[in-house]
Formats: sequence, structure tokens, C-alpha cells
Amino acid sequence: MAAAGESAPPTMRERYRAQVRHEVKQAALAQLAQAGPAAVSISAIGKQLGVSGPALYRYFASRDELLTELAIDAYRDLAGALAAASRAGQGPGPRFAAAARAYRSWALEQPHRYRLLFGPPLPGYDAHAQPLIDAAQAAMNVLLGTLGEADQATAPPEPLASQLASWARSYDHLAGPAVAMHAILAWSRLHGFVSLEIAGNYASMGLDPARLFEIELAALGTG
Amino acid sequence: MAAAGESAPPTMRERYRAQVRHEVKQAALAQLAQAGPAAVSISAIGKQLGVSGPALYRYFASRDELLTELAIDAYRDLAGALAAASRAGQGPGPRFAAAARAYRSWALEQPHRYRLLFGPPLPGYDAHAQPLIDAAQAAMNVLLGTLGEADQATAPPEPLASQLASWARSYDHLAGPAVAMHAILAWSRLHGFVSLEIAGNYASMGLDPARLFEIELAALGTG
DNA sequence: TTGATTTAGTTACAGTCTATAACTAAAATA
DNA sequence: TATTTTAGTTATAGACTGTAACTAAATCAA
Repeated sequence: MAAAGESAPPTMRERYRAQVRHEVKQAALAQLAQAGPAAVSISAIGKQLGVSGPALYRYFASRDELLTELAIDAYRDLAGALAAASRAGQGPGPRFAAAARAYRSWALEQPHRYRLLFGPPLPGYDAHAQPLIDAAQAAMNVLLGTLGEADQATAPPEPLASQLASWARSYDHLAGPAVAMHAILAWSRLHGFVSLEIAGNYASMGLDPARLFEIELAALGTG
Repeated sequence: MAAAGESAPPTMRERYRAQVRHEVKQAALAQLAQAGPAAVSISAIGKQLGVSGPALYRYFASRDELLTELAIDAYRDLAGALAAASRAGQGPGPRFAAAARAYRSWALEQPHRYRLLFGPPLPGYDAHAQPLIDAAQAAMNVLLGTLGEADQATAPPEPLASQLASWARSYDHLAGPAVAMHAILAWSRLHGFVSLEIAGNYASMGLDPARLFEIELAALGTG
């Protein structure tokens, strides 16, 4: 039993495993998109891949592990989208605006995945698994990054200021407390807006969400 | 088969039915609180009430109907809490602040119920059932009401302005578009803040949510 | 190339659930 | 008191997760 290769080239079997895992995730994503997280079923995925249900337990320890991996992938994907958008923006203000719009777009394009990330913790899966938290932080850091330069926010009052400072420090961001707070509140508002939009609340009021969003975004810049 | 009494005094049986339905809901609420909406199980409730599972289908057509009723009750309860808080406030500004704080408190005290209302639509249950929508609107109207007087928001640009006006009209609120928009965005921000707080995001950053909330609330007043 | 070993898949099963059907017993009603 | 309604029962179908025991195929070492 040679020490499991970290750097060794993948064997045929490893590639096969990776392939199957990928296909399983794809099938799971499709189910997620169609009927929400609760409908992701190991059995059904097996059927779809032409294999018995229990076979998939060779690849994922449990349904929850599968969902957790979907969530981690989604965080990575979201972080990537935010980073790309913020790179495209010219100057601090526009960079943040671009990231915020990208946040919304990502959520609208794949509402099920957004809900997987920010919706209620699901049936059994552990929303506090370390890899999940790390992935979430990574995504958050991108947002924080876009604000790092833009900010002209007012300084938070004391107990908060040091909490914010120590939080920013622990994720090696150079941002001061004011920036950190602005970033966090920006995230909070973005999440609020987007999750109501995804749930269809604006549409059911006959409102145009895109325009509403631009207004909220403007407030974010100055607020 | 006498026409089912709408106004007739409730018979013994009707009272009994109401009682059982109430007990079922209580048991369901307890499960909800402990393990989330996905864990609400007809079977388990039956066991807890000392009755077989299928017996409960005399009282609720399906698990989804039960969840929907829980949601409607929750909306009513939330609306009540908001109304009480806003009545207590003296003057427009404080009234809105009181309602906003009540919104947060309600959510923190019963996070599971809050998630039932505003989390992802669950497995099967129809988030667009009419009674549910009505209940949601009623709660929303309370918030709108508290803002009706307070507002000094800027007027929204055109396509939105008329959408907002017609929305406000259709729920016989006298509020103009500026007030309506302010109310909606306030709700959006409240929801964002509260749902991140419930999910433990602020706590996991070492931040004091109560203080953060007060800052966001202040921004809401002026933003 | 052959033989031992690992691994991918199988079926069978235990145990959870929702929901329906067929039936019994009790309560309300005429 | 006789009839009808209703609350409950058990049995069952059909879905799911996850484990166990087993088979067959691929890999690896000699």
C-alpha cells in the first residue's frame, strides 16, 4: 500500500473514480435545479446513471456528503464569478458595483445553488463542516477585497470596531474596521435583496427587480 | 347533510377536531424547532400523540398542508408582533424602529419558524397557495403601515414609480411610491440581516449582531 | 502469465417515511 | 332504536437512506 499519491500522476482507477464522482454531481445538480435540495436522491441518481443505488456509496459516504460537496463547488464558483467581475471593473467604486451585480446575476442564474448555500441548513447536512466554512470565507473575501479600496464609510463605535478589526486580521485582510463593516453590511443587503427576488417576492408585487436592485445598489455605494 | 355551518356555534365534534388539529400543530412546531422543517413527520407526530400515523390524515390532507398551515400561523403571529411593536412606538420614526426591532426579535426567538416563512420553498409544499400569499401580504402591510408616516425617501424613477403605486393601491394603502419603495427595501435589508444572523454568520465572525443591527437600522432610517 | 488482492458493482435487507385502502368501533342523528 | 357519519385501526404500496453479504472484474506482484 504505497502512501496515497499526493503528487503522483493519477492512476487509471483514480481517473475513473473522479469521472464517476463528477457524473454523480452533475446528475445531482440537475435534480437540485429541478426540484430543490430535498429532491436530490441517491437512488434516483443511480437509476439515471444506469447503476444500482447502493453502488454510489463507493463514491460518496452519504447523501449529506454529496450535498456538502455541491455546496463547496458552488462557493468556489460564486467566488470565481465575483473575482472575475471585480477584475473587470475600473476603479474602486465600479469594481464593487460589478461584484454586486455579479452576485445577483449568479444567484438568479442558479437559484437552487444559491439556496443551497444560503438557505436554511438542510435536513441532515452539517453546515458547519470545516471545508464548507473555508469555502464560504473564500467567497466572502472576494467581496471584502472589492471594497477594500472603495470605502469611505464611517467608523463603527467601539465594541464593534475591535471585533471587526480582529475578524479582518484573522483572514489577513488589511482592511480596517470601517471597511470590514461596510463589506459585511453590503453582503447582508445583497443577500436580502437577492433571496427575496429569487423567492419571487418582487415579481409577485409587479415590481421590476432589476431596477429596484440598481436603486439599492446606489444606496449601498453611499450608505 | 346540513349546509356546513359557517356561523352556527361549533358542535362538540367540531371543537374536538379543532383541538386535535391544534395538538398536531403543536407537536409539529416542536419538531420544527428541534430539527427543521424536513424533520416534521406525520408518523412521528402520531407516535407522540399516542395515535397511529394514518389517523392524522383525517385532520390534514397531507404533510404539505400541515406545513402550509404552520406557515400561515407564523405569518399571523409575526404580523401581530409587528403591529404590537409599532403601536407602542411614539411618532413615525420610533414606530418604524420598533417594528424593525420586533421583526428581528421575532426571528431570533423562533428561527425555525422564520425559516419556514422565508427560507427556500420546501420539498413539496406550495409556497404560492393563495392563503399563504394573503397571510404574507398581511404581515407586509403592517411594516408598510409603520413607514406610511415616517417617510422622507426620495422618489423612485419612472417605470418603478408606477409599478410601486399600483402595488400600493392594490392593497389599499394610501402610501405613495416613495414610501412603498422604502418599505420594500427596508424589508429586504431586514430580511438579509436577520437571515444571516440566524444562520450564525455574524457569530462565527466574532461580531456582536445586536450592535451591528443598530447600525444597519440607523442607516435604514436615513437611507 | 499466474495467483493474490483490491475494488466496483450486485442483490437483499432493515428501517424510515408518505399516503391509500379496507375495515372496526364508537358516536351523533333521525 | 336503527342509520349514518366519523375516528380510529391495521395492512400495504411505494419511495427513500444506508448496511451487509456476495460476485465479478480489474489491478498488481511474483
